[in-house]
Amino acid sequence: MSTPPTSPPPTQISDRYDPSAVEGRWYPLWESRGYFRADPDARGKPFSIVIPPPNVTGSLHWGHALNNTLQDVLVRMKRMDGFNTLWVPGTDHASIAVHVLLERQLAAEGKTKEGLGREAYLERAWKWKEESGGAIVRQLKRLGASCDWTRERFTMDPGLSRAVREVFVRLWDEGLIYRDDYIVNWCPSCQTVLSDIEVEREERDAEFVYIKYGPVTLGTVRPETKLGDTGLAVHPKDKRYKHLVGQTLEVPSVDGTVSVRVVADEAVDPDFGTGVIKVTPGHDPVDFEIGRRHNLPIRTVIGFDGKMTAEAGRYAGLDRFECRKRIVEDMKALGLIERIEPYRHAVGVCYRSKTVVEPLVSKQWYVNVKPLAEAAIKAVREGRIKLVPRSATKTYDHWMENIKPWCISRQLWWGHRIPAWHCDRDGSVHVSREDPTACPQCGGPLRQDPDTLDTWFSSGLWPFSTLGWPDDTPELRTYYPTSVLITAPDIIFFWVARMAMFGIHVMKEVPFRDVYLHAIVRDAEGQKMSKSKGNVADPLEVMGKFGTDAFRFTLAALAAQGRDIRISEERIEGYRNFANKIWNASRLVLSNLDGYDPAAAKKTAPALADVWIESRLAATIAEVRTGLRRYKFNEAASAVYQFLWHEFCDWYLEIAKLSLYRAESPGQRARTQATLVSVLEATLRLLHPFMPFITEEVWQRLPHKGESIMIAPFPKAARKQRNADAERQMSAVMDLVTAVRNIRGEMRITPAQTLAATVRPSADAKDLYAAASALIETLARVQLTVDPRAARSKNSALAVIGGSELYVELTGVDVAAERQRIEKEIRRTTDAIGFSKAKLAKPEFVERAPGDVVARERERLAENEGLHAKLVASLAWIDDGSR
RNA sequence: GGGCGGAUAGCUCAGUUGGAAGAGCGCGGCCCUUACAAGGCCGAGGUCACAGGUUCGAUCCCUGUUCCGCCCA
Repeated sequence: MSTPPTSPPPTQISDRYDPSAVEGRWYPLWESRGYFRADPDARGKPFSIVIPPPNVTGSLHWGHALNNTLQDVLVRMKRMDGFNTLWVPGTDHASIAVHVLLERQLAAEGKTKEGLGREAYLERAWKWKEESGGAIVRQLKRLGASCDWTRERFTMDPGLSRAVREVFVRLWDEGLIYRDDYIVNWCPSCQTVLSDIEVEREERDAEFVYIKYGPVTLGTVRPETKLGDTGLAVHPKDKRYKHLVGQTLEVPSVDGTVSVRVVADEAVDPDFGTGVIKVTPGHDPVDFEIGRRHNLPIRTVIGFDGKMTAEAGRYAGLDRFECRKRIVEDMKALGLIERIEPYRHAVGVCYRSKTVVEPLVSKQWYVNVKPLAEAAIKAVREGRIKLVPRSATKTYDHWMENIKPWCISRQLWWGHRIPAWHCDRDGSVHVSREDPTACPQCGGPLRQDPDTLDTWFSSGLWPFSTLGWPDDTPELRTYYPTSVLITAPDIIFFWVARMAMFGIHVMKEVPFRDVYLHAIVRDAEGQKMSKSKGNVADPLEVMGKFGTDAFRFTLAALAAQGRDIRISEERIEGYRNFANKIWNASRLVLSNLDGYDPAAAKKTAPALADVWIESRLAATIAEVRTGLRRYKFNEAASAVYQFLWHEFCDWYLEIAKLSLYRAESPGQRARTQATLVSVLEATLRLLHPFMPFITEEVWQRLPHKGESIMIAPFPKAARKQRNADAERQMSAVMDLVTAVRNIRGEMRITPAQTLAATVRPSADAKDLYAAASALIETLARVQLTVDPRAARSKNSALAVIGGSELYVELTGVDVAAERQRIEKEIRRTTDAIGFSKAKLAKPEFVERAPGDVVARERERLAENEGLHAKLVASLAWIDDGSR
């Protein structure tokens, strides 16, 4: 076993927290001690997460950073809370991204994929993956992600590949996978088919060309496809063109005539353009459907290379966009163009290469996802899967309800090869788990289908393929279904929906109970982070600059549901300061632990402040737990921030100094030390999931039980530690202190000067103020007299706290300033009294509002009236004194 | 065209059984008080986009309008 890093004695600890000196040390230790490792046979309720596998080509961007921070927060919290916790990491094979990467490499070497051949190409791809792939994994470690690296998976691992093949074969046997000749989205740059959702819409400027088309005029943005026209379509109810329907027209064109049949189809919008559209079934999805309905022939004039085919006659070989220009010029020359209008429209582009997608007809493999989608909709409706935030459910439902067959074949080499074999002798197709050697029907030679599967097909199996499926493994039995999936909303269709469908269909059980969809990270101007915009600060650099803990805390603190995150360095800097605050608070505690003896402390009754801070801690623990349970990471983070900085540091530490430096008894000092340690230690555990490094570093130096904070118990909110009386009393004390400070501030009195002050307490506050007088004296820098019969002296400023009056003695009161202060307060109370009176004067309010609300209003009124009376009297008293 | 989300302090944003509006940063004032100037204390600053409705009571629920995002066709 490794030894913990040696810690310098507290007095030598730097007064600035230096993350770089701390962060490198702990992760290797945690990992080597096996804290991240899951054991399916271990005790505890299972809690499992599978990582959204980043592309093997990827490097850490802000989305990953947020995504994995949130996962780690939950995983660390659950692990500490006694759950049998598993977080499975891994990467996916990203077939298009790797393809693009290798193409670039090969091009630089003057080679081609075809020249290399499939086998050599794949060898090269694997070599790349082994040597350079998965850089992101190291970056996740830097982030502190407590994944079980012994279970790291890759979508093309043998086991996961077996899962892919098993599912493919099953779906084929069930008739849910089939081949079809259909119009598909072809990316001429990636040289592959894409599924519908892999096509993005991009606004582009174009020309809307009005072409004289025999007896009609029609508009198009794609004149080059005119060469592939086989029909004209009008709306069935459009009287303008009724006489043409059914006719076949010979339309003069740039290259002889084109023969088109006129059909009537509901798909035509009679109000758009001239109300006539040309039908090019080979190059447009809508036209393809129209063509199918009316039996129009298909003419393919653009090829897979994006160039015009032989069918395009004298345009053959031209690039499709070049051809567009040429055709327009030629048409102009022939007088076939009526007019040209500028036009802005959304064009489909490949989501990886951003190349304009070409609709083409080809034979591809499809999954009939309709029945799977129905089951997936039902799972959400019945609450077996819960989407957070709930609003995502509508998006999910809408997409699932309108789902279309999923094209799963890709013409790329890097990926899972489709387990189908073609017999060229009898034309049969065979899909099987094992590679066949000969055609089962005719014994002829077989040729494996050249295509690979959509990467998302294998990612869709991730929640169970990573756990060992199709084998029946202990991991699967313990950790499936996974507890929660944390991911970005932009892959809800690509990934979440597919996992839901596959999980339910294959496993007969949902893949995850909850799906938390987190924000998109934007820059300070609200722009989406993107490399092309150049607005991407490298998260790793930011981490280095401010520290990983501050970086993580920022992301968690900003992770409110249903809204995007705008990240800015100022914000991270603020949480860097928080880390520094923790560091220095800890230094204070650590440097005052000489003679620490928790046993001795038990013999001394806790003081008010001790009870108070324990009570506040318990409340904070409850808030953090509730926040995390409801995926309100921002609420959990700000609760602990608020407590640690503004209650523990601002108040308790200042109070603690009193008994540390000037203890009236050794017991008091021991008591304070014990509270300091127990509260700080518990707070560190509470904070650990958010800030793993600094919490471990400090915790190791504090008295503690156990070998690491990451396997120490997550704090429980003990109800018996809540103490409403103590909280109320401390509030009264704090209000008094604040009142003195306020007077000091408004009267411009330096903090260095100790003032004399007298409190005339209300009956119920008398004992409290007397008991807390030492504390008040220190915090407010006053010499305090508590006297129920005190009279206000001439040279004093007044504050009213509850029913008590405070007189702060000043040397020569600035009457004008004091008047101003009092008048400001009087205005405030007058408004408040008016508000309450108006409310209580309405009979409906008193009759219909709940009793406690009315009672509270009455209390408020009475309180303000009391305050008002005292202030008015005070004003009169000042006037009297100054007369 | 359809769907979803947003509009709250100067900026970025929180704010659910509807009951006197919160944070961080920024701003103003005073402080190097032996944990921390990456700090402490005090303070100023809001017609909760607009118009209606429901309600004793609306930042919150409903309807409409305007302006911003995002997704889908």
